[in-house]
Amino acid sequence: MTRSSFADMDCPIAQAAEQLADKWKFVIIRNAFNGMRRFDDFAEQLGVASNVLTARLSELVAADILTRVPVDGDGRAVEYRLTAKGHDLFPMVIFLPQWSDRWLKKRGGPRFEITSADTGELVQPMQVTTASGVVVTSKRAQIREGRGRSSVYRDIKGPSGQTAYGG
Amino acid sequence: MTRSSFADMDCPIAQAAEQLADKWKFVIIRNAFNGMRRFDDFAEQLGVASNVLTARLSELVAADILTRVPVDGDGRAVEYRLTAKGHDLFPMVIFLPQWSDRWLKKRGGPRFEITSADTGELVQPMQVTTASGVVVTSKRAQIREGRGRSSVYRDIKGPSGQTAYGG
DNA sequence: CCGTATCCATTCCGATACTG
DNA sequence: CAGTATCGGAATGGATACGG
Repeated sequence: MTRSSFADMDCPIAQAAEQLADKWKFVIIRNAFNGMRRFDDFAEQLGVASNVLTARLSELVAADILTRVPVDGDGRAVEYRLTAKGHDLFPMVIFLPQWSDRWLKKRGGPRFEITSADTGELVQPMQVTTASGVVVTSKRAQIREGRGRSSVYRDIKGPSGQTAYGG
Repeated sequence: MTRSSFADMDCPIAQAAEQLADKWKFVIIRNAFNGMRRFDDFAEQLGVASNVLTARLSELVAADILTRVPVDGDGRAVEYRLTAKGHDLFPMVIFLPQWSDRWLKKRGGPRFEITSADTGELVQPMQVTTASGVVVTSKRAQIREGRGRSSVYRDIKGPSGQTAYGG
């Protein structure tokens, strides 16, 4: 049977998808990380229709990724700021450009670099590691559910139909 | 002016959004990492209509995230496998459940853990670090474009309208 | 097993106009 | 400045039936 909503999918990726999987949200969040806060700035720089922007901002506020705060001294002005939950998307905001740069770039070298404002050091390409610094690849990762059932990411040699966490 | 396509947005996140920002793609990719390869398995386990699944798989193949390989010995059977580009999404597949678990879970403790199949160690929460291991936060990251212009992620105290890379 | 074809309802999106 | 109201066309989604 086919489903219309992800609400009954007990899967953390499906839940995240519900809140994030939209073209406009990606770039709104990106600009929010860049310090953008105002409706008109988003509208102009993204090139999005005002009604669509209203809808997306509302959804992000409803998801508690952005928060809507009136600006002191101007009864009309409003700012959209990242919440703690929104700020916690930072690794993804770093990862996506890295992935794009590796796989989508048309020509030339890397177009940008990201550094620590404190030390000036380059940030590392995002990778999955353990506490001891071992890099875990997608073929050698193992996921264990709360219930104790366990399975391994095994795209290359695993059986089809294998699932790690329910969905 | 409003835009209809992201094609002219010279922004790596916008490019990634074009290829990834879709609900179904998130869960298809998740299941692909779990070793799922067959059309019917995706259709049944995700609960997606076959025409929609066809469309999404085709887009992922067109984006070179999945590859479509005929199965030996069965003229009809086909497998969808992650490409190298697809495998490179692994950090995101790890990050999203971590983020969901932190912010979206309804109750109880973490529902699952991810470990290295080699050492058994837990994987770390995804975070942005430098080579020397310094953790970079969203408020102390600095991005420099190829052209040399530079700006800082500064959600809390920055001016509105600030942009790091064009969009 | 892996899709296509078709249909229909719903949603979405951009454009435009207007407002406190 | 930050939206709301409305509209029409396009795209999407689900259901269903069918085919090699």
